[in-house]
This record gives sequence, structure tokens and C-alpha cells, in this order.
Amino acid sequence: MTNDTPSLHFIHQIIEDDNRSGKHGGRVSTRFPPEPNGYLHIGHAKSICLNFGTALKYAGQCNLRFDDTNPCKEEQEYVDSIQEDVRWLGFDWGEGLYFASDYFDQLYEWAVQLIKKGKAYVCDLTADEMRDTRGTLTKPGKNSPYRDRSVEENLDLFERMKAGEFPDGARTLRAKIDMASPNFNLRDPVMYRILRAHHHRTGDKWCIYATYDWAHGQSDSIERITHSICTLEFENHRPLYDWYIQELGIYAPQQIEFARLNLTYTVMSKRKLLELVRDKHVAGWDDPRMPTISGFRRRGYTPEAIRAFCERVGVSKYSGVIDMAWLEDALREELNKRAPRALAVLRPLKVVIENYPEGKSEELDAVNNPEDPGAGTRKLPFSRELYIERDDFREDPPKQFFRLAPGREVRLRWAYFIKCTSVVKDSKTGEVTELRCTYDPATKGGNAPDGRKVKGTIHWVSIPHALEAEVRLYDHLFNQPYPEDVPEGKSFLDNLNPKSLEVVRGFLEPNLKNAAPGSRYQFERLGYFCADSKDSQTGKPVFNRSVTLADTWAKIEKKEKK
RNA sequence: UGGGGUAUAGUGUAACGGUAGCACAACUGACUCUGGAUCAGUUUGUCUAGGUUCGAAUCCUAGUACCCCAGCCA
Repeated sequence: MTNDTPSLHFIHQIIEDDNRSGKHGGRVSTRFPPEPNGYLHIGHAKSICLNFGTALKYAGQCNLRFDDTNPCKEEQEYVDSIQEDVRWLGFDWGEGLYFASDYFDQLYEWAVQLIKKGKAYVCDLTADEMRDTRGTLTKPGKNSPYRDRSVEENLDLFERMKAGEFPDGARTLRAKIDMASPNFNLRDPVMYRILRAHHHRTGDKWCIYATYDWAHGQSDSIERITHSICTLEFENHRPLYDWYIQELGIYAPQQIEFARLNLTYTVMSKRKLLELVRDKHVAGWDDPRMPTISGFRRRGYTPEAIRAFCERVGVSKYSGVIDMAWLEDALREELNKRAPRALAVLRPLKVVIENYPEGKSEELDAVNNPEDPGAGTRKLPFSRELYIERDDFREDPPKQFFRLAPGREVRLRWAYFIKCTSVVKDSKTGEVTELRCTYDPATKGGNAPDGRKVKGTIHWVSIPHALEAEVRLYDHLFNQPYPEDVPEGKSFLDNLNPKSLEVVRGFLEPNLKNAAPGSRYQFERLGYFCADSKDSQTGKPVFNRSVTLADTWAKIEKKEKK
């Protein structure tokens, strides 16, 4: 069917229906509610784009709320990094910065209210006992022996829990719902646990902490969220959140669940990411191989590329896995238009131009970005001794290879046609160590006045002028598309890609000397590279490979081998 | 096994009873001073079985497969 209006995903359909019916008076209010127990990853980016993007689209507000109900795992460092990452992605929460811990007093009052209604009770069961009485998928649970305590006793006990009269874990406050419910979340869920832990915001004020389930829905209610967007695994919790809201008689946000993002060749669970960091499989949360926002940032990704990617994957309730190639493509698409080009040789092979005068050098004009005429040109120094890429020479060229080979002529990008006249080899290993070539002075700039064509154009760098620099070649962190799919007894760590990082000494055109940390370039014919934001120094850049260029030759060669 | 979800090309995603479309991938070819980019084109799909209907991806019935839930994690 042809339709001029772009289609809406199901969440925006719900919102537009609500706006039409006047359900929330046309108001749209969302929130992004991370727990500050780790760094944000690309899956969070999807949620951030959805929540903030929805508020933007419908002229509403999106809050940033930290669901900080578990002091054992949460830290200020994470609070800071999360704010930085959301801002970097290009979103603004305005005045809407909140913490679930801001609501601890209110939550406590509401708990007292439920006790008074006979809807919550203090339970003395240990964690083990509670598990044993919860029942199974098919068998209902058993009521706690403490379920029928009087309101007075519950009030007194709960007060004393708060006052610190009981040891950690000795008692809990539980909602009195239904131990026989087929939904486990309604089998008298725990609302408060006793926990003497220092909270990053409330310090030592509390020794009882609300569970996430008891805090989350009411936090949304306090903030008058209209559309509480969350991932699929909370679908089973919605009846519980609705029950709390209804028993309390407070404003009811509408929860809508969507499928979280999964990507090939990586893992997304915070537990696993933490494990990678803690056990030093990567250099930190912002290691360029990590699927974290900070990792992608350091890798050279742009916020625009990540947002475009999130837009492209869509929003639905189907939990699929997106091919990492989509993300890479989003980056290429953007950087192709924006990134200035540069010449860099990463695996050098020396070339001597025999008919080029010794000691001579000259400057040649090079276009900065063929996709962007406004990007201008720059000068490239040329001399008798050059480096070219080892891959661009074959002593015995396979068919379809149209780069350099003995007797063959190619174009040096922006420079001259050269012809390979002889090959110098290491007498012991037989390895090619140097190429002797001649150049055609008439082809200066890259065109032959006699109109003769050359099939290959290769990149190069003048040895005496080259800037030697560390270049980090990153590849997928895992060598399996689904690293978590492992046989019994194996771990996702067994699928780590041992070649996910290769550090190389590259030779770069001298213009790159003062590349600003974080600046991005296309190294022609190789890929997009970004000056590392941490390790680059002025005059001494370190480059990270963000993503390779599409490589048709590699594909041809692979096919030939089969 | 009880409950809650979900099934459209290799991967995602549209269609809202009326020609199954789009993006990425793959494959052809054109063009090219990046084997990049660009352009043109091709291949591949409604989980299954019944039913309703002039007409079904869409509605009904029965199956099947996959995901989530038995934390005092979120």
C-alpha cells in the first residue's frame, strides 16, 4: 500500500491514540530510568533514543531518573558516566533529573499506608525459607506463617526495622497479595529488605531499602509519567505495579514494553560487561571494543550514527538480534560524508623510485573529501623513497588483482604513475623487502597526458616525511555471532576473539601530526580512524580504527579461495 | 509443566480485510584518481493445518517454535 505518512511503531501509535482520546490531556511524559551500576551500552542507547525521542516528537518531557534502590551495586562513578553518555548522545533532560532515592521517605509512608490497609506485612522468613515456600511454576506457594500478623504488630515491627533493631536480612516487608498466583510477582513480593549499606546519595540514613518493584512504579507515578516505556522482561511485573498504584490510589502511568536490543558478536548484559572489565579482558568500560556508549565514543562512533542506527532497528515486541554490520554501516554512511581523507600505510613495503632525483621532494595537491567539495585540498610531500601497503603488491598476481606487480603500472593517489621494475628480497627468508620502480614525470597529479589508463590506484607515504604512529586495529570482541550460545561447561569468554586488537606502527602523511584527540579521518582504502581521546598527545597521535571500508577485493579473493 | 509474550526474505521492519513494501546483507552490471562512494538491476518472505470471505499476513479454530518469570537484583 502506498502511503505518504511514515508508519508509526506500536508505541507511537498508542501515544497518538491517547492524544486523540485525550487520555492524558495530550501530555506526553517519559523517562529513562537506568540503575547506576554500570556504564550505559548500545542497548540503553535504543531506550534513550526511544524515550527522549518520543518526548521530542510529541513536545513532551523526558526525565533522567536513576533507579538507585540497591546500594550494594551502585556508585557515583556510574551516575556521572550515565549523564555524560546521555548528553553525548544529544539528549537533554532539562530540569528532570531525579533519583528513586529522592522518594525514599514517600515510599516509606506509602508502605505504612499499605500495612494499615492490611495489604502488607512483616515476614520473618529467611531468604531460603521464602524460596521454599514460593512454590514452583506449576505448584502454588504456601502462605507465610507471619502473613496474618495484626496491623499494630506489623506497624511496630516495620518501624523497628527502619530503626535498625534487627540484623540484615532478618525480616522483610511483603505485600499481601496471592501466594497461589500463576504470576510469581504476585506471590507476596518483598517490598523492603534490611540492608546496612552506604548509599551513594542517602548515606547511612536508611538500613531498609525498597526493592526495585516497590519503587519503580510509584517513582513513575510521582513524576506523572504518561507512558512508562520499558523492556519485555517487565511485562510480568506490570500487574504488580498496577496493584500497588491501585491500592495506593495514586496517579497511574501506563507501562508499555518493547524488545531490548541484541547485537551479534557482542554481549549486552551488564553482569557480563562488568566481568569483562573486572577480569581485564578489556582495558576498561570505555575500551573501544566494548559495546558501551563510551566504548563506541572512543572507537570513533558519532552520536549521529548511533541515533541513525537506533532509528533503523525500529521498535517492536519481537526479540531478535541485529547484525553488527548495521551499526558499522550507519557509521560508514555518516563518516563518508564528513570525514576528511588521509593517506596512511599500516603494513609498509619500501618503494624506491629509481628515476626520481635523490634528495628531491615536492608537494602535491590532494582533495580532502571527494564527497564534500567544501572540504578543500591539502599538500602531500613526495620523494624518491616511499612506503606502500604490502597488500598492494603481489609478485605473482592472481587474476583480477590490479594493483602493483613486477612490470605493472599503477597510480599513486594524487601523485604519479609508477611501474615496478624489480623486486629486492631478503636472501635468507625470500621475503620481499623493497621494490624498485620508475615513475612517469608526465603523470604528475595522477593523469597521463597520452590518455593511457591504469587500473589500480594505491595509497602511499613519503618515507622522509612520514609520521610514525601507533595505530590500533580493532575487530569484533567475540569471534562468534552469538557468543552466549555455548555448550554445557563452556562460557561466553571462550568465544573472545584473540585478534580483537592488533597494535601496529603505521606511517601517516605528516598533516596528521596535529590531529586533535577525538578527530576522525578516513585513511583511504583502509577505513575510518579516530585519534584516541585518551592516549593521543599533541604532535604524537594514536589512532583507533573505528571501522574498515567495504572491501570488494577481499570478497573476490575469499571467493577465489573456496 | 503454570503464567506472560512473540512469529512477515539471511537480518530487522512496514501493511491495520483489497497488488506483500523498505533498509541492511547477498548477487549482476555501470561509473570511478579510494576495489571506497554513487547509480541501475536481480535473488530470497507471511510458522503449520483447517475455517470465514468475492478476497486473509490481517478475522476465527487447533497446533508448532522461540523468548521471559520460581533474587531480600534491576
